[in-house]
Amino acid sequence: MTSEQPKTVKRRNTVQKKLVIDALKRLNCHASAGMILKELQETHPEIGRATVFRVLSAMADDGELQRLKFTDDDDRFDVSLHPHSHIICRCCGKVDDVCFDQNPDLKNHVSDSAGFKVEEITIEFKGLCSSCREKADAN
Amino acid sequence: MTSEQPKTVKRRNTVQKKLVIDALKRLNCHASAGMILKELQETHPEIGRATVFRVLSAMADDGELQRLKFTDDDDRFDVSLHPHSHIICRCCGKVDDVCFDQNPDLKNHVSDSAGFKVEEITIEFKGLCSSCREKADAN
DNA sequence: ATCCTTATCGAGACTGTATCTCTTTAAGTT
DNA sequence: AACTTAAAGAGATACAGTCTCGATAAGGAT
Repeated sequence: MTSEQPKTVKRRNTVQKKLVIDALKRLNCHASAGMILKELQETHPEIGRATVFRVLSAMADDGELQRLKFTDDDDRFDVSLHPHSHIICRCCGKVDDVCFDQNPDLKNHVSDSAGFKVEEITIEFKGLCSSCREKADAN
Repeated sequence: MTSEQPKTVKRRNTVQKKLVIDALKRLNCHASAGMILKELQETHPEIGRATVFRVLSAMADDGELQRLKFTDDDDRFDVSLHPHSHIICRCCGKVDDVCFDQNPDLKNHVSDSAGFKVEEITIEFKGLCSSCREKADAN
């Protein structure tokens, strides 16, 4: 939630930045900053908490990563820039891509009582992932 | 995000509970716990922060209030129990009801790559309220 | 290769929302 | 009025995320 401006300063390719991106890809996928921090601290305990958050935020601001927001969970990051919806497991928090027939002109089907100008529509899916479903069925 | 069970203990009608609900209605509407706390502290500085959060959460758990979640803002509370979508102003945070033609069987139009069981679909609208729009146009 | 500028780092303080603990208070029944 | 216990109030705690600031290093210039 910082500036929306495209890079005005030139970014440097630091060791830490590479570590963060590699971890994000390795965790496959949609990891949160906290998940990446935890993962990295096992192999690189010297990496700083602020660094992980900073790298991810900067890259999202620069349009090199997609920041995913959820109502009940931390922000996640996606190496895919293609806009698509996501589903999150209410049990383990795993996030997966979702394809569905989006109503193409949803904005035009919206009306409210106070004259809002609709700018953004976000659809959040919540459910149970296959492995959590199996665990639930086993009980 | 506590228990989902319907009241197992009998609730008491306390002075504080009434104050919180009155404030929620007076603020008309969709206030957050923080907004209600701030409002109440002006007239009843003795009210505790935990009390406001507790009353709202308990009533939401009991199904007497609706808890609204947003990706970028605090939880809001709605005295209306009828399920409906909401739009939030990206500028001032005002929340308003929204009516739109919801795809009735959206769940059946969803597919994902990892076998999630879809349980819940939330649509969040974001935009600019009429008063913030006027302010923006004035500049 | 060395120097220089400055973006980035690491450590830890700080925010803000929300929850929890523990003691005290008071709602509602007997 | 007495009693039981839900709920209140104060303050500690949790936790994601941000900010500050001195130290470090990326990468272009010499």
